Amino acid sequence: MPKVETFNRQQVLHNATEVFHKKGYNGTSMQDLVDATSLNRSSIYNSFGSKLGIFMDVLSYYHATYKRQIGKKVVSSHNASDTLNGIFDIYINDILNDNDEKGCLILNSKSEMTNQDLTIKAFIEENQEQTLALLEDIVYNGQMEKIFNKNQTPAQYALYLFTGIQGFRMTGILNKNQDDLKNLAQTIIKVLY
Amino acid sequence: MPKVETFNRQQVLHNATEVFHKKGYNGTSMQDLVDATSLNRSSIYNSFGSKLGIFMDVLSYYHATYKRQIGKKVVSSHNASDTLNGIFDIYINDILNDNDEKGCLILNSKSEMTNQDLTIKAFIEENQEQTLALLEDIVYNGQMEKIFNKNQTPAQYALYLFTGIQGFRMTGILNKNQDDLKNLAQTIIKVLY
DNA sequence: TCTTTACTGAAATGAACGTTTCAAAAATAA
DNA sequence: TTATTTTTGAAACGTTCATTTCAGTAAAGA
Repeated sequence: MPKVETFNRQQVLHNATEVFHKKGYNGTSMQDLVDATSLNRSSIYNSFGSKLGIFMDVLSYYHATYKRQIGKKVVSSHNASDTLNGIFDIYINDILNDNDEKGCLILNSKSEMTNQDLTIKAFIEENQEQTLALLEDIVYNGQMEKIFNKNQTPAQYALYLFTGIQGFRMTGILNKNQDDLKNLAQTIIKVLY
Repeated sequence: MPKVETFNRQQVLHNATEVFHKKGYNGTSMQDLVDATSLNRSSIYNSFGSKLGIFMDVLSYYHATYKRQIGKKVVSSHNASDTLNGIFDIYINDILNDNDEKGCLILNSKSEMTNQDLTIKAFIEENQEQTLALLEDIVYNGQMEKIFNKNQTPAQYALYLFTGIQGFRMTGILNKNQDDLKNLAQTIIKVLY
């Protein structure tokens, strides 16, 4: 029987994510990935097929870590308002710990690659739809709980929150002031009350 | 006396802007620029020094066209609320006419290049400060006119609006529904009333 | 006309790009 | 131990990268 994959796939993806996140898709070379993963060039091609292949896996890996974090907040929070605040807390935390102004990998990929590669575009669209669905759900619950107003439909508020989060991430690239960010999050959420 | 520069610099910058906007900085090659500008490779180096050099000129060119548009709105509007709506109208118009999902060149550069090149980062920071100052001024006027509330300082609301605009631009990459966008703009502005 | 300077064109620079190849090493199950 | 299959390592693939070079052409003031 064959020799089995020896490297730690999660660890490799973690390291690859770091490079892509820091340098972007076009800015990252195969050599960068070889260096970051300590994997052989051939092993990368054997296991991921191509640069685009490993990048797609990296996007999924990155997305999954967020989905996990947000999922926890959703189940642990007492109401829709709590949930929203919890989600912004996650982003604030990430912004404050982003020491080299990388921003959000998915947003970066959206602006760099949406119009360059259909596979990446499809991922971004899918990610967007999932996020909007989640936000819509939260808003709907908040409106049922009479915590949020009904000036806009859940779908409309979801798009607003989605927009707010994207802007929040972009602002956070160059503004790491915690008070500013907390206040900003509150101002964004305020429309819903 | 010397022969003088013959090509139309504005036209060249316009064409170069289009390529950089479409492909990003790392995705654009010197050959792309030669093709787009119809300039000789040597002429580009003679006139702009380097790829980074022409890119910086492109950023300034792109920024200037926005500054001109926004300046017009500012002087032609009757009050702060009008001004804000006018600014969002500019972005809505650009989003609807962005047929190949390019997004905003400056935002794209922010996410792609802020952590890769100090010259570009400096430009982005300067641009950000100018925009915040403009927004702060508009908010201040709106508060003086009693159109906007004083729940937040002009600087705080400026950061909020700046964030909203960035999110707006990012959302507009994949969502070109005019009604959605108009409603979104109104929702963003609403906090100030 | 002559000198000065800049644009043009094409070729060449060396380095880096993503990807492929292949023989050797390693690991499992029979 | 042996057969099977994959991971390695290193070199090489052809292409493209940003940039330079340089001889030739063009334009304007002296």
